[in-house]
Amino acid sequence: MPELPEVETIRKTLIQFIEGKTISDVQIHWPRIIKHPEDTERFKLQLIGQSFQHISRKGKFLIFHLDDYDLVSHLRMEGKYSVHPKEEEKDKHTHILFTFTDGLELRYNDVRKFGTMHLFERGRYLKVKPISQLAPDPFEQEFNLSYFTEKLLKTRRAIKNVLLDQTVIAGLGNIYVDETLFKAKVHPLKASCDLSKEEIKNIKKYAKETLAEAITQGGTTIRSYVASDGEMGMFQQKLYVYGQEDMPCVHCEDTVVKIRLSNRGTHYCPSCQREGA
DNA sequence: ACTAATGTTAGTCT
DNA sequence: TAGACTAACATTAG
Repeated sequence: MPELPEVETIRKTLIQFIEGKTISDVQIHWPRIIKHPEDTERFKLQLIGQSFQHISRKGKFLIFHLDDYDLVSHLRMEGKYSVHPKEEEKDKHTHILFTFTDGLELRYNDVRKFGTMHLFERGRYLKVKPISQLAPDPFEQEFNLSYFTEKLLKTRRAIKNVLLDQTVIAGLGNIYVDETLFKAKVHPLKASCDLSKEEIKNIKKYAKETLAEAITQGGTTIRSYVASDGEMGMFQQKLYVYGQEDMPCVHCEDTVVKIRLSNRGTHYCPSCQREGA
């Protein structure tokens, strides 16, 4: 379930394999993944002959920069990229294949087919959906305290839901939100508008810190995530609450609990993260 | 063999 | 308009 640190790890591994490579063919076995252009034949024709210049990331989106186009890719739950010789047998969940002139192939694999791809003429992706409404991530300059405070204070939704909202803060998913709130000692159900200045500061600080630490560990592997070179992440060993239900809290003698918040598994320590505190 | 749970986002409904 | 809910899917644990 790639969140920002996993996407960043994929970006770094993948660039080594595909930088400079030229696309000679594109195969599309599940067209619904391609959201733009509407005509998938056009998607294919636009890509043939293009070379990969570099890969960037915005929140959880990967952006492949080609000569004349940018390919915006979101992995959602289970999307994966890997590189293979084109004659190598492909697995049944490989849906999109980009063949290179040198005989290698970039493959997009997605068990649940939730991932998306948008191809736009160079530079346009910043001005249109899905990137246009994306908030800055905690590593970007615009993500400063006054911006964040204003966003958090203007809604009474539960803070956990607000932190999952990619138009407020980009990059956090279920795992890193639970970890961030634990470190900031804030209850996941607390109304966003009721947060103190101190709590907002802490959430901001720990969101960045948690993501940064996870990047150095190559991300978190819970069920299926691996980077594009097949390497697992290591951050799961540093999780304090996610997946730790019924385990002792690392800071006190209480037990980590798991509840359901808007249909998402939500983990916290009832003593360290007191409701209404 | 069935059911629930898994997590991300866009779109729909209230 | 804020905010809650659901569909898009496949797999696996219970």
